[in-house]
Amino acid sequence: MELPKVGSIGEYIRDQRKQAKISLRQLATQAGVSNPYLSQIERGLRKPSAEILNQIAKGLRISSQALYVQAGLIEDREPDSDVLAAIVADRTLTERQRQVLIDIYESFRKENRAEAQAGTERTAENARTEPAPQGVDAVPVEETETSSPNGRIQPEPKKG
Amino acid sequence: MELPKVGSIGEYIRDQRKQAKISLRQLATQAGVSNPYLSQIERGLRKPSAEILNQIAKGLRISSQALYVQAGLIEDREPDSDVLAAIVADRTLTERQRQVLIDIYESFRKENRAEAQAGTERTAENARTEPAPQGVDAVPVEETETSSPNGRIQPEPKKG
DNA sequence: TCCCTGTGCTTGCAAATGCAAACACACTGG
DNA sequence: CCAGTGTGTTTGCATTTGCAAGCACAGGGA
Repeated sequence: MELPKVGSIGEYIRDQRKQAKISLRQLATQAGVSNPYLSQIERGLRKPSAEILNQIAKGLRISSQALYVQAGLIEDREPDSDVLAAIVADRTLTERQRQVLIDIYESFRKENRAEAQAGTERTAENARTEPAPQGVDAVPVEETETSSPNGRIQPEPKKG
Repeated sequence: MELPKVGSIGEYIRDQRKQAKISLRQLATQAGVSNPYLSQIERGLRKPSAEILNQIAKGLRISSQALYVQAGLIEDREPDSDVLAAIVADRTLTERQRQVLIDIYESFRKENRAEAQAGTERTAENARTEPAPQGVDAVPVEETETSSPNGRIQPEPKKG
């Protein structure tokens, strides 16, 4: 019934493996999965779990996210973003802080996309050099040095 | 080393669900998974596939990547914060946007450092899993008028 | 020729996912 | 008191993952 996406992930893996010039068995060993299973995955006969996917990514020395995107498991809203990956991976942030950063970043992306749509020849490069169209101004930014946490951005209610 | 992660993802999901103030069944419906299965996932009795994880993330309105990280499926990336590097390198952001993100991120870092100093034995793990009294949806960056009823930051619905 | 090593593929089968149905418990009314 | 509704949990089962063992084919070397 549903196997359209599965095929693409397999092709992608086989592609990457060919590029790395390693055999199916070799990748299977490096990834810690069985050879026949990897074969089935590459041909789209099996839908690997995230764990297996992650191991394959490690074996291929490529980003796990790239595989997840290919598998259609992250296509969420953003195709891919190093900033998001870094934010998500940052263990020094609280969950709420993380979510705030993600929300803001995504809103920026969305806004830039909308900007690019509205303007005719407005590419991202062009927009980048522009000061700021509209909505960006609404965001809290003390253009003077580092804004103090006591200023406007107060993520933790911090009672007591 | 192979099982403690499974528990944490379940706790994380239950945590997020509680914060969203929705019932198990409700989340199960929104995520398109069965209630009993979600129950087992939250208690760490089952290890959900990436597909299910993705659906749960959608149901919770949180980033899929956040869940994958919790499930230990993405920490492949640099664990440390190259957030700043990623922000600086992101060519899709305007200078203003970039500065906003940097300011916010640094304020978070500073706040966390201060908190670690002031707090008792507050480890990073503790702070990370600490449930927010308000809930994630109530993003505390409200100085802009762009926060939607949803709680998500919606940048000015592009007007002509 | 036969044997050996390497490639990928097919075949059962244990173990796990994921769900429908039913259960236990608490709360609300009638 | 029992019926109805809400919560989360347990149980049994179809389906699937993922692997060990084996198959088919190709290329060397003796």
